[in-house]
Amino acid sequence: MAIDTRERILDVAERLFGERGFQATSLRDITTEAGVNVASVNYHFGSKEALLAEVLERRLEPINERRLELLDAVEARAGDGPPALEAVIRAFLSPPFHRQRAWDDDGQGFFRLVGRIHAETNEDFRVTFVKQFDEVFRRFTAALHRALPHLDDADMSWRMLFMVGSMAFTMSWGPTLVARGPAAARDPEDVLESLVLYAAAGMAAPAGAPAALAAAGRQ
Amino acid sequence: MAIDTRERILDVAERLFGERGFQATSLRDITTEAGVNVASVNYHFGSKEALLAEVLERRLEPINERRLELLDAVEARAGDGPPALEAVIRAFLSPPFHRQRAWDDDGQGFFRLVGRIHAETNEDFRVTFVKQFDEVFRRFTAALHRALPHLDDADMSWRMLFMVGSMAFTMSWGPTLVARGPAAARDPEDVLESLVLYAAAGMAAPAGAPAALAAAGRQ
DNA sequence: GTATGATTGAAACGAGCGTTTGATCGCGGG
DNA sequence: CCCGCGATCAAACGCTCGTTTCAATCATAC
Repeated sequence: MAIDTRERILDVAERLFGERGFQATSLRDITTEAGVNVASVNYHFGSKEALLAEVLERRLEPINERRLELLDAVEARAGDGPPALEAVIRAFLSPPFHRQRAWDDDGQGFFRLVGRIHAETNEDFRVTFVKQFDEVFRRFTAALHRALPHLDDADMSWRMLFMVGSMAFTMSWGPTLVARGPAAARDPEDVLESLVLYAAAGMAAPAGAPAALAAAGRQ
Repeated sequence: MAIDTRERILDVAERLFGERGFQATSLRDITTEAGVNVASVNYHFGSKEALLAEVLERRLEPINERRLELLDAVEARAGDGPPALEAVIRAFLSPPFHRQRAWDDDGQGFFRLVGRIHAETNEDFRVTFVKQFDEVFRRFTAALHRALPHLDDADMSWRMLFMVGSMAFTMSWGPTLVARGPAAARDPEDVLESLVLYAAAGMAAPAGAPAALAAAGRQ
């Protein structure tokens, strides 16, 4: 009957976690829809949390690998000079979008889950989650520092947070926005391009001297 | 003993929903910490969901009112001409930050909750939630259209999503980021300024011609 | 002082949760 | 042929959840 129980559970869990969130999805929801016994989750994964971790890892690992590959290429092309800002940002943002041909693809579950996961979990899980991005963040922070030498560490940290926020939010709300407003209908690929342009412009904005520049910055 | 049971419940609920999320916080957590009976939530609010709605409304209503006030002022200042982009964006972004003097203030609970709520709830609740922003979105979309005539409807929708994403993410992760990285320590007011600069630059970025620019940029 | 209506309290309800158990199944190797 | 073992199954466990019940208490107006 079940070709591969593990895989079926992972697929359904990914979709339901993405649609309803982690806490709101019960193991019985998952196993019923996957046509497997409820005990098989604990048999194959150990716990519901471990299942979530594996759902995420299965997708995030290749995505983060790809990010580093693309960044390698961008840096190689730049040689000793600073890397091209837009190219660095595209290397970071494109991998999660790339496997998403249309907004209602199979991947949608994961797409929304990644958006959710940034905001949903508790402080403990955040630590675990952030660890998966350790190297990615270090590498991209360094590359962006070279591309944007006028930003100090604090500026860079916050702007990267802004960028990741835009990305996560787009992944989480994109399908909703597309389903609702006809004017907003766009290929994920086009939205990615909008996002890259937006983020590159935001990143390149002049550094804000806390109070003064607020008034003077953009006349 | 309890000066005002309703208020105590709202305060504690706001903080715990913000810290742990809605689903992960039980009514017993809230009522125990507030020193009130567990039945009083259903007596005063009707249900857990209605409690969440009131927690949100209590803060969002003045925030959205303030946004519209500030936008009124910006538009009055602009007369018949296009409003100043940065001023419009500041009108939108500053109210939630304004009541947050420090990252560990009392308001922190709400601050994080607002960040969470964007990503956490199910599709049904999203509809309810979005309704609270109806007028705000309409007004700001129109103002931004006047400030940025080169963007079409779809561009504008997506870029507003990007902006809200940065804001929500900053509210959700800001306290975590500040608590962890010493380099990132900044007053909320300064972070708001960074965010305004970032968003204004992103919004003002040239409109992306969908396919051509993608190919050219990605090479 | 007592009646009245709003509020609080202790306790229980039924449902659903993640997890565990122990029997059973299917099947390749001795 | 059957043994051994990983996989699956129905069932149950203990617990927590949001909600309800109903009696006790309180404040206030008569």
